[in-house]
Amino acid sequence: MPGHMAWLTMDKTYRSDCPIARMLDLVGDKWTLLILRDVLVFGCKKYGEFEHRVERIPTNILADRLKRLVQYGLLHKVPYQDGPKRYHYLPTPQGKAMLPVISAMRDFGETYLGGRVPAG
Amino acid sequence: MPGHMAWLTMDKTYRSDCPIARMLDLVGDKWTLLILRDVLVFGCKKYGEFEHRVERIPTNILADRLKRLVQYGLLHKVPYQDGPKRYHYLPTPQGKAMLPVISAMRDFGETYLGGRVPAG
DNA sequence: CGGGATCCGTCTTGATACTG
DNA sequence: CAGTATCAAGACGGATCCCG
Repeated sequence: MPGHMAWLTMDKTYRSDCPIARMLDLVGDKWTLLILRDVLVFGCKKYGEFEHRVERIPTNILADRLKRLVQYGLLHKVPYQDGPKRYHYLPTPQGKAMLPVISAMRDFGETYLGGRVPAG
Repeated sequence: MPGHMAWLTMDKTYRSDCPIARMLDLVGDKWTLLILRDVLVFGCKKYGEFEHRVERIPTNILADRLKRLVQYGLLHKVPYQDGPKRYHYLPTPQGKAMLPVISAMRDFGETYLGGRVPAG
């Protein structure tokens, strides 16, 4: 990827040049990484699949985060049916590149927070 | 650490059993992991050192997050001077265990967000 | 019914002023 | 230097409504 790797774009500007700060400008909230978990770990694709997971994300937040993740280039929104039109939310390569972050979080959480990954 | 590893405690309850969700209940905001970055990557110890970093965290948020990180058991607040009393914020073993999460974020950010870690 | 959009009250953030 | 206080602005959360 000499030089020509596509960078993800934000709607607003980043706080600083630090890659960690930029990460948090993208996914630094309570829900975004959970949606990515659902995509990458549990293979969720449809709106309703995200909506009905154990954490019960509010629908307005879900709609907003899906939109942002598509804007940022972490998810694709691909139609799979007409009338009524329905969409799958699928990870882009950049979205898949989030997996190590999620795995590191899972490792910490399992060791120190007494968590177990919920059944798919 | 067969079984008897101390779990971190929250002030409120967790959303679910998922270790990733629990992680985000602890550090799922724009600033908390940035403070941990300052501690673990740049060796910041004192209030003023956190305050004057490039991202310019608001002081009320800084005070709040330091308090929470101490409550959660990720940082220690150790006195290093009397009259006026001053404190160092130092990582606990659990705090140090966050490093893989931060490293994974840095890797992603450097690859996809055009970030470079700011000078210490 | 699935996939959202809209309202609205509440809680959190962020900027800055202030204090010991 | 290390925080608190204040307060406007924004994010969250939930309920409800809407549309195909």
